[in-house]
Amino acid sequence: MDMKTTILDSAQRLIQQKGANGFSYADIAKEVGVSKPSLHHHFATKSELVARLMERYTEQLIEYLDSFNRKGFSAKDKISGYCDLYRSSLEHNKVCLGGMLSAEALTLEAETQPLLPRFFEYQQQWLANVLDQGQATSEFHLKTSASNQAVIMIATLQGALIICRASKTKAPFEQSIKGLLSTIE
Amino acid sequence: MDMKTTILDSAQRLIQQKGANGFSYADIAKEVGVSKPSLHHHFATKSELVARLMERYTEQLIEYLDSFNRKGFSAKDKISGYCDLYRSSLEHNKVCLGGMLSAEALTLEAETQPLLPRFFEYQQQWLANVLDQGQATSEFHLKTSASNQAVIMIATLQGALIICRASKTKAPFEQSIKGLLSTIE
DNA sequence: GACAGACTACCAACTAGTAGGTTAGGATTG
DNA sequence: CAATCCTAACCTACTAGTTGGTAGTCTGTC
Repeated sequence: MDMKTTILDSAQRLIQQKGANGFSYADIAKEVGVSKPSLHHHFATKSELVARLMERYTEQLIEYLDSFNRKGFSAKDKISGYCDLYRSSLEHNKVCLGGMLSAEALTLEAETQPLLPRFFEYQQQWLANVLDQGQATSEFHLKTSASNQAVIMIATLQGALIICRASKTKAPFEQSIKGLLSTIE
Repeated sequence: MDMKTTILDSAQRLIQQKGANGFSYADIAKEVGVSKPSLHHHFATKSELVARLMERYTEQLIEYLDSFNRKGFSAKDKISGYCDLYRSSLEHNKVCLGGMLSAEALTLEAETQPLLPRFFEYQQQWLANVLDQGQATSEFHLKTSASNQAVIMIATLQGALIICRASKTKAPFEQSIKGLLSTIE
């Protein structure tokens, strides 16, 4: 695997676990086994690294969600797959990269902040479409607009990851999903 | 106002805006107008300051929520007052202190981490009681257990604050509340 | 005279980032 | 074919500034 990717992977793990202000170039250097200045060779500044990372993360999310559409999943299966995305973070003791960076947004450089809206807007749009699809097939019966329900789902999953971290159990996450599904079915 | 309280207030604002790893004793010193070593006189270490702050925050929350019970609020008014708590954070460009510290939990000292579960557990219990009360008076009609719905509400509000920070609008927050209320009515 | 609360001056460790040099491989030229 | 050049990728050594925290002192008040 090329070094740029290795560095991004390491930084991603560190941010999802400790936050953008909770790690240093020295941490990455130790983890990937190169010197600190070598990191600057690949990513001139820390904020550039974070920005490239957020871009990659968003691209990967879009690719993942779009693959559900291509595979012709049912609305329910799409929602289930969406929840799995968050569940796999939880399993590795991570929160969502987008969520973590948003929480720390007021300390991020000017180049990184503008990358955050797209991450959430894409999810909201995708979810709203899936919920509409589900209503059309009678898989879902919403009590509010698809758009509102989409925001609720994103917010709930983001919040659930954080609460799980506080409580050191995965219960809040699974309870949230169970409750969420029963309110839209 | 006494210095200890002034320091706590300053630290609270800084953490809710920038996170526990996003501010230093120097920042507080500048803000409250005393020297850095003077802060150590009041709170020996940074992690002690954070721990005392989290305790105060939890006590204030409990007092606030209990006051609704004493005032004999309807279930709907209690939920509305609960949402106001988060809304006032949002208005000052802050996220919840408990949420921020939980996101950063893996970097917190051992003395602070154990203070987090209580903060969320109390809210969940209080909300579950309110939701049960609301069902008894037919104010609410839940599609899942009161306990599950309580977790969803906490997670949604926490997540909504974070998403608002990313998107720089308050829309996700108000949409979440609107949707949330329509799913329990 | 004890003590809370403040100060100046300082420290070691860490922060992101720079300077400048070395190596290895692949392309370019005589 | 061989000498050369270029560039990516890495290194050691360093810098200026910041971090949390300490030592020791002064001052006002019970």
